[in-house]
Amino acid sequence: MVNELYPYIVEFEEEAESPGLETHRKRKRSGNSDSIERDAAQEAESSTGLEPGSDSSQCSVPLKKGKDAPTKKESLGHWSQGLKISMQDPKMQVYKDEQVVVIKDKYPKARYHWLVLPWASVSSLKAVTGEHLELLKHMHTVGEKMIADFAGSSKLRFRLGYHAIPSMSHVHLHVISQDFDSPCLKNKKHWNSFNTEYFLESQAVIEMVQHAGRVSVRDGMPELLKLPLRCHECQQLLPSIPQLKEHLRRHWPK
DNA sequence: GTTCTAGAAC
DNA sequence: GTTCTAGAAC
Repeated sequence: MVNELYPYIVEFEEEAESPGLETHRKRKRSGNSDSIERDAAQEAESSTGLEPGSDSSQCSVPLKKGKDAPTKKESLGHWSQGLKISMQDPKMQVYKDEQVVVIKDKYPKARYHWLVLPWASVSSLKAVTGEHLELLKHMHTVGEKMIADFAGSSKLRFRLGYHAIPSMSHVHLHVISQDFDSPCLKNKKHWNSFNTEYFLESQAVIEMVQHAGRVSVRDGMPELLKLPLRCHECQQLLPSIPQLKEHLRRHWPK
């Protein structure tokens, strides 16, 4: 029944339907039934709350086999558009007001990890102008309210900020606790995106917009993601992600 | 963004 | 032999 909602996925995967003599491992790469179920379940998770009729291209395309059947997932189904879908899903919304909505990050990189998104369509920091100043301030204020309301009694430190080069469309403010205690934190890119200058402090972004009317991002951001792993609390270098995660435990509040 | 895995690192 | 990372694929 889940698959009925996602004709694209079925269409897209069906050509690879014969695992046959080859190993499942090999076939999975090109999409066997295992990955159909996984993808469909994952996609469904973030879009089952869409209001009926709110997006016919996503929900109501009949499953048709033929020349005009899509052979690939289309733009709305692309992973980079996931926030737009999630933010509309009432089950994902932790807070909302007239200007913004807050959702939990689907793959949290710490014990607390929210995303604050404006209802207004602002594609990225590149599109931000002086007209967005009050919106950015409000996003920050709401982020602080999330901390106060849901982690006020914890001893955790928080940071609020933006990724210099986000993967997902639509401006989103990260509100993340500094334990980085999460199974979803898995690699160097994850770490460095929150613990180098790749992470742009919300306050600094606000001040940039105040003084320059836009957000300027320095060159060399992709390289920051490849820097050696360094503890954000004591600056110690760690040789691997597992060792970093073990090290971080010593900084957790008691 | 995530998953998956070849092959590097240990 | 096992762990871990990096890059392709999605």
